[in-house]
Amino acid sequence: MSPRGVFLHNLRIGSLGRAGQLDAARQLFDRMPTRDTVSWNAILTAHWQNSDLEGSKRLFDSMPQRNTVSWNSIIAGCLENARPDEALDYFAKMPLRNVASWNAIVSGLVKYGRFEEAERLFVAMPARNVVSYTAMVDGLARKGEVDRARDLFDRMPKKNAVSWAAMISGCVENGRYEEARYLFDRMPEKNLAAITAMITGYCKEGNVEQARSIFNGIRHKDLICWNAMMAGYVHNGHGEEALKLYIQMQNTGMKPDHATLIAVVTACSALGLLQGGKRTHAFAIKTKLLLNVSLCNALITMYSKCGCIGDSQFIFQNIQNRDLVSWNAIIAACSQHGDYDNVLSLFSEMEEKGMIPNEITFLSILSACGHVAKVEECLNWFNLMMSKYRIHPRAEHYACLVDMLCRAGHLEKACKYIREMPYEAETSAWGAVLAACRMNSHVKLGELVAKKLILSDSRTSGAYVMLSNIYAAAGMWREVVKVRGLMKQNGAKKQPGYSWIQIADKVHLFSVGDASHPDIDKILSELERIGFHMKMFSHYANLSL
DNA sequence: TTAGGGTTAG
Repeated sequence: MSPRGVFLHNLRIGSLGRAGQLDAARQLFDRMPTRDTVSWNAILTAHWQNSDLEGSKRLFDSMPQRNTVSWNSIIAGCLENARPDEALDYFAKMPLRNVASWNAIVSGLVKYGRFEEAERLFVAMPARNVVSYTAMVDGLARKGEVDRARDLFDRMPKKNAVSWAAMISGCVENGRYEEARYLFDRMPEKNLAAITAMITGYCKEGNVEQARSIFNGIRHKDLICWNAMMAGYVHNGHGEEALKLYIQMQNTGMKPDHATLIAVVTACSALGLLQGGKRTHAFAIKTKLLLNVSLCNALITMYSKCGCIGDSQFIFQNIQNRDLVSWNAIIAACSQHGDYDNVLSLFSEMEEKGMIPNEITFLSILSACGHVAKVEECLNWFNLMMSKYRIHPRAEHYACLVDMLCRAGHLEKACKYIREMPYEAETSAWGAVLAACRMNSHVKLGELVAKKLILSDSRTSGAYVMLSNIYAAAGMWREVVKVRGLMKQNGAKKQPGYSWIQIADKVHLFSVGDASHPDIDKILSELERIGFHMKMFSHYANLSL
């Protein structure tokens, strides 16, 4: 085989590998009468690019000759396929390292959150280039040390657009939107990565309009900026906008990836669109995108929120490499469905598998206790979380606890916890007390709490409505009128509550006192039947609202 | 042959 023939074959093997056609690449490689080191490197890379790291390792071991690129490729393969320790192993054994080897290992460690090791190697590097500095800026920012990242960024001997984008996104990730804007305005040549980071920043600030206007200004939109805009809509509660954008994106011929589908599935779960969620699930199976763990996690939540806990469990059972989020998602699903026993068994199962629970795991457990009125258990978990797992309770954990105590009628104890908590009492915690005051006719305490709430936020209607309900429950009608007057005077508006359900592609929307639905008679009689059923099972519905 | 933007859980 001529040197030129070998050269062309090598190129072809590389492009087949990148295109996901490992078998074709392998055939081409096997049929080559003569091969050089580049051919071996190309086929080695093709294997790990198609999730066959073991194949790459076998090739690496049987190679007649290895150069630095071979070592760099096997290291990259380990890092791409979640094997950072094996990457470190190869790195240690390498006879000759170049800047790319060092950069690969530093950025790889950053990717797996191993910041200290990354920094140690960055310091030990014999020579650094723009890539090394940018990787470290990214690492420091991800670690939450934005000031140090910024310091390194300012001291970098040379910057390019990638470095700027990394710094801007670091600011956005840590909520420093003002600084992100400042840098973006001074960035010499704005690339799409930086623009996308700004879109995300504006969305995180809640300013979707500004984000959308930047998005609209992008001439050549790539998949990632579409994804960023869609995710931004979803996080701000504009699921319909996200879905509209999804259709627009497909109309441009852009093919969705797993991140796109995550946004779509999350939008479907927020809107309760089971059919849309199922369609996306089917699409993910067809396109092999279901292999992505995060997408599976989103599907667990979607099915659970749409009432199909069995499907959530099915997805969970079939995930190959479950992460902490998968466990949290399924525990939350069981918690929302009132299945305390399953929550317990899942928790012990995850511990057996060596998965360490985090604050969100405990939030689900605490709220599961609340759903089935297990007061003692709730307090035990709360203490266990602090003592054994060293997790400091957040305001939300307190809210769970307070809510639970209130439902069980332990108002004094609930107030004690509220006073004890090291945070400004969140509206939700006091709201729970207020709701309990109405149930238990504690007018005095209710007044106290409501006044506190109204003082902190006079424009939200919740506290007024609750207080007036407390008065109404106690028959104090004069006070009811007074509170309603005060509410009007302070300009607090009550948001009308809507609920909706999707049946066979049609969404049916309802609001209070709304009788416009064509089947309203049937609906009301079904509601009556369910209400009767609930009473039979002693879920007493309090109708004094 | 190394660096950047989007991704899940309450």
